[in-house]
Amino acid sequence: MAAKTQRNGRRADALSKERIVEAAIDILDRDGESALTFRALAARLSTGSGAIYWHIADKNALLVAAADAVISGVVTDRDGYGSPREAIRMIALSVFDAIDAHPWVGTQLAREPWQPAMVHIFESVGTQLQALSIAEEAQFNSASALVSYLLGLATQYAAVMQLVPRETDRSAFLTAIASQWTQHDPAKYPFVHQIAAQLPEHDDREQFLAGIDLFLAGIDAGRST
Amino acid sequence: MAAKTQRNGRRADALSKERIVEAAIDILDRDGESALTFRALAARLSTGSGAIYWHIADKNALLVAAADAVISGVVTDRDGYGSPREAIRMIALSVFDAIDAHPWVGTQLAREPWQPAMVHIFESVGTQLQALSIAEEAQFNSASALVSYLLGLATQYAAVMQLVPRETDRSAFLTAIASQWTQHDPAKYPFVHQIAAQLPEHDDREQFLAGIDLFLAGIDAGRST
DNA sequence: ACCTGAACACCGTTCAAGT
DNA sequence: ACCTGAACACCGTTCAAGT
Repeated sequence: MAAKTQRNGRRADALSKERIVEAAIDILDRDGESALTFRALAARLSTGSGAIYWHIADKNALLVAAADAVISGVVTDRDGYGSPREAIRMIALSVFDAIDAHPWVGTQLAREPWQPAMVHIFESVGTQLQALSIAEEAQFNSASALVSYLLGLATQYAAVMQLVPRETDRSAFLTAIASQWTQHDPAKYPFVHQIAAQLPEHDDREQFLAGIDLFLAGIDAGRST
Repeated sequence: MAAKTQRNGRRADALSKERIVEAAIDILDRDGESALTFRALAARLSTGSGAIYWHIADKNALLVAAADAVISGVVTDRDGYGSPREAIRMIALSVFDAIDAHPWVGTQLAREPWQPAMVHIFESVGTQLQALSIAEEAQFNSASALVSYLLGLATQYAAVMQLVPRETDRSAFLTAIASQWTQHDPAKYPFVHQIAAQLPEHDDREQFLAGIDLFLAGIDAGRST
């Protein structure tokens, strides 16, 4: 089969960073983090594993690019989407939903806090905080806290998702953890015992939003004093 | 050299889960996560790599045990240490300092949110929240939010620590990131530009505590309404 | 300039064989 | 019961050789 030639003189099926990242995302979504190997990636792209290194530095750079591709598509400009507080809630939910759809993104964001995807989120949240009238130093602290919270919950959620992707498994998994928690000595772990009952039924997305609101309430309280 | 025999009939230098975990912590502290291999561990314990599997299931179980060993020693009972709010700040700082001393713990906590070390932290924080008079469901949400924040910031901090352990390197590293941030288009990244100046000088521990206080203020605000 | 694929230097884990 | 260490089935990455 003759290779198609495009106007730019490259073969239509030539490798490129974009095609590699796209294929990587596909593998990650379909079969999880452990399935992404350079051999699997090369096979899917019908090329040699060494070829990938011509377009991308290493596996870490590939994961950074993949996470950024997902987050960039999701964290967009929020100007004119209501109050800053509404906008922050929407940004946070966007990231949450992105990780719900691509659990490996949660893991990847935690790996390098300074990667483009994180800078994107930080900027997004920060711009909205600027709109609230709080001191500059408080803005840095607030943005950092919000992003940390976002990242922390996303990571936990992603960890569970990676292990038990499907809905029914998830509920069973949480029930198993809850019953494991109640094995502990109730005298030593009273809180864990109390919460175990709520664990299998709780809605992660709702709980995530409750945390964001707690933060926003805290920022508000700081403003009025 | 004859093997010493203890009263329990085991050789004094016999392998045990405790000795393995101890050696693992030592390797992780000294040379970082990538240095912990079963071969290195076996060499340090003067045994075969297969022997370790008699005492511990796999590498994941080893990391879980190592993280729990560190956290258990640090997150202790906080009753009578002042107000619940004071106690929560102290617990959070204890975890922060533990991760400062053992960066790999931050990475490990994020890997499995249901591991013993995390349950420990969750219980610790939760007990203090119970002391505040907030609704049961709000307790779950608040504890989850606090622990998520703790985990998120710890993970980020650990990621930087793993890459640049020493103080001077750290400052240089943050300066490099800040100057990389200012390369971005100021029109697209106004907040990141504003914050870049503060990045190299900011105190992580202080910022961490500021986030905790934001949370506590938010919880307080919810109580009074 | 871009791609191939064998080779290198590792991993975690298993398991027959020893004591 | 506990330990040994070779062997297995992988990795990411490199690099001489091709086009």
